[in-house]
Amino acid sequence: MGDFRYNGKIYYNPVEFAMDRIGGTWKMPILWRLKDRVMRYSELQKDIPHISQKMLTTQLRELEDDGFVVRKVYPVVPPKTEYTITERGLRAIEVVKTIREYGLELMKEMGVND
Amino acid sequence: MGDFRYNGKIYYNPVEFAMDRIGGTWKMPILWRLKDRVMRYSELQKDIPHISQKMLTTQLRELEDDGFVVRKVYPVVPPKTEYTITERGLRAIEVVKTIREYGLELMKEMGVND
DNA sequence: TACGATACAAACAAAAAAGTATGTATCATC
DNA sequence: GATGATACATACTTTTTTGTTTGTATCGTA
Repeated sequence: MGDFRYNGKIYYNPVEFAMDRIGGTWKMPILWRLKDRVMRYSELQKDIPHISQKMLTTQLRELEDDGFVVRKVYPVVPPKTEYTITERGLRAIEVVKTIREYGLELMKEMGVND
Repeated sequence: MGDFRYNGKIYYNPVEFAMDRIGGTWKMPILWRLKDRVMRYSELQKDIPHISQKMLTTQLRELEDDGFVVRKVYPVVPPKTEYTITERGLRAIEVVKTIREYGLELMKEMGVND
């Protein structure tokens, strides 16, 4: 598996590529919220502790560009936008689940208490 | 699942915790190499393209501190050090495999060719 | 006596990711 | 005419992560 590029950036392996799509501090928390229902921007904001509006917006944009969510804007005032997870997003959720369960397991093993 | 802390850092969820242990650019590539054999520092360096000696050293130290690898120093000159993956490290490999396969799948889907 | 081999440490710099603060648009209501 | 609601954009700053460069120790060999 040699290096390859996508959108100008060089990747060294498929793990890096995957994590560039769904990694970072906020993408998985966002996808997680959308996995079982459509949500508005403001709902996501209320539901995800600590996220700033800028992070929410930029991460949603990237998720949209990569086909993990779909954005639907209603031309009303005040604005209304809905975000829906796609098939691709649901596939990503499987991976998130794996990592999440592993995290819980590790935390237990390492004596981390929440 | 509320916030929690480990080593002074605050985490928002178990995924973040897991990725702080085995994420980043180099930890998975290192673990991957060690999954089926013991390796010396210099072997790892030769085997992992693009990694700098500083990154190799710091990441190995963190993996050691978190119990994913064991370091064995031979008191000879020139120095010789061997790194061995632990049970915990092997468990992490399962997760790496999942992410890796997902990455390959995504790349195919998104038309990325290596 | 200088040089090579190995496995680092430490100081510093650059790049990437995340966070903060302020501003915009539209229409309804007070 | 000012205010509030919603979903952003943009500029800027801070923090985190990654990379570069230089140096150290020891012993055998040229």
